[in-house]
Amino acid sequence: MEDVLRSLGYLCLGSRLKRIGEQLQADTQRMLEGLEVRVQSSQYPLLAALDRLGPLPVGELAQSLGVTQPGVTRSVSLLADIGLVEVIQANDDQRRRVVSLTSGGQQLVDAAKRDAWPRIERAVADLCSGLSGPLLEQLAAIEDGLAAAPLARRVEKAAAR
Amino acid sequence: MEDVLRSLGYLCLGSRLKRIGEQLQADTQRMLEGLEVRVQSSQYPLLAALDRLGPLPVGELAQSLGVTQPGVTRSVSLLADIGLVEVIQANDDQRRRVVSLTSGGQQLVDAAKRDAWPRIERAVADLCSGLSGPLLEQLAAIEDGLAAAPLARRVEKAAAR
DNA sequence: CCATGTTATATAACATGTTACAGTTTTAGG
DNA sequence: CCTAAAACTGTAACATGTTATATAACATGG
Repeated sequence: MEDVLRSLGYLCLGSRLKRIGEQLQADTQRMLEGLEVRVQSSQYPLLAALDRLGPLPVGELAQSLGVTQPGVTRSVSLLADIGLVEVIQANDDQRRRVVSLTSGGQQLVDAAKRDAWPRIERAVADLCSGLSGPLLEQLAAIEDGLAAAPLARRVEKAAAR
Repeated sequence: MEDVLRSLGYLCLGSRLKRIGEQLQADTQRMLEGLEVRVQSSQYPLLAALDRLGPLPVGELAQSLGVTQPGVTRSVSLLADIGLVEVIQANDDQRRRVVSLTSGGQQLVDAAKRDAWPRIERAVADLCSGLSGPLLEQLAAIEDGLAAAPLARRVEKAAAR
C-alpha cells in the first residue's frame, strides 16, 4: 500500500511531520510506563521548561514552549489537579499567574531526568544517528527506522554499545 | 525567551516535529484561503489519496495515510457531509465501505492541483532547499525560516526566480 | 482621577489525533 | 454445516492543538 504522504513529498510535509511526531510521542509514552506518576509524554516539555527556567507566568511558559496560551492554561490546570504544579498570583501584577513545580513535580522531574530522559535521548539519538542528506530522505529513514525497531527496543541496543 | 523544545534536542523531538508540522499546516491553510471550497488543509491528504489511488475502503485509506481507522472514518463523514466524497457499500463484502471522490470532490482536487499545490510545493521546497546536515539543525533552520518569512511570502520569492 | 486602550488569562467551540470497544460480516476448522 | 475466530467499520471517550472572545487588572493621557 503506497504511503501517500511520503509520495507527496514537500506538499504534505506538515502532515508528515505531525505524523512522525505523534509516533515518536507514542513510542516515548511506552518507555515512560515504568515511571510511577501518570503523565502523558506531551506534558513533559512543560515540566522540563519549569525545571529549566524556574517559575514562569502562563504567557511566558507558552512562549518558551512555542504553543498558544490557551493550550498552556489547560495543561497547567490538569497538572495542577494531579499536584505536579501550582499556580500563584503574582504580587506585583494581579493579572499574572505564576506556575511552578510543586515538590512532587520536582521529584517527578528529578526521577525522569535520572531514569527516563537519558534513555529516551539515547534511543532517539540512535534512531537519528548517521542520518544525513535532504530532509525528506532523513524523514523516510526515521519512519523506516521506527517501523523496524520502536524506541523501546533501541534502549538496550544503545546501552549495549 | 529560551525555546525549550529546541534546547532539549532529541529528548523532545516528537513534540518539536508536531509543532513544526502544525505551523506548516497553518501557513498552508492561509495559502489555500483563495480556494472556493472550505476544507482544512489537513483534509487534503485524504482527498489526494483518493485522487492518486482511486476509490478505497476505509481501512486501506487509513493505511495509505498512516493514520488510524477511526480518524479516517470521521474525516470521511465530514467530507461526505459537504459533498466532496461518497461512501458506498462494497458488493462482494458487506463490511467494507468504499470511499470515492464525488464529481465536486474531483473538481476541487483538480483545481487545487492546478492552482494551489504547485505553489505550496514550491514554497515548502524553497523553505527546505539548501538544507543539509544533522536533522536537528535542519529543523532549526526550518523554524527560523518560517519565522523570517511565512510560506505565503515564499511563493512570490520562488516564482520570481 | 477617570475613561480608554493594552495586557494577561480563562473559556468556549472546534479540529483532529489517539485507544478501547461494540456490532456486523466473513472465514475457517472440526 | 455450524460455531468460533478474524476482519471491517463505527462510536465513545479522551488528549491536546487551534482561533475567537470575554474578563479582569494595569497603564496612560487628558
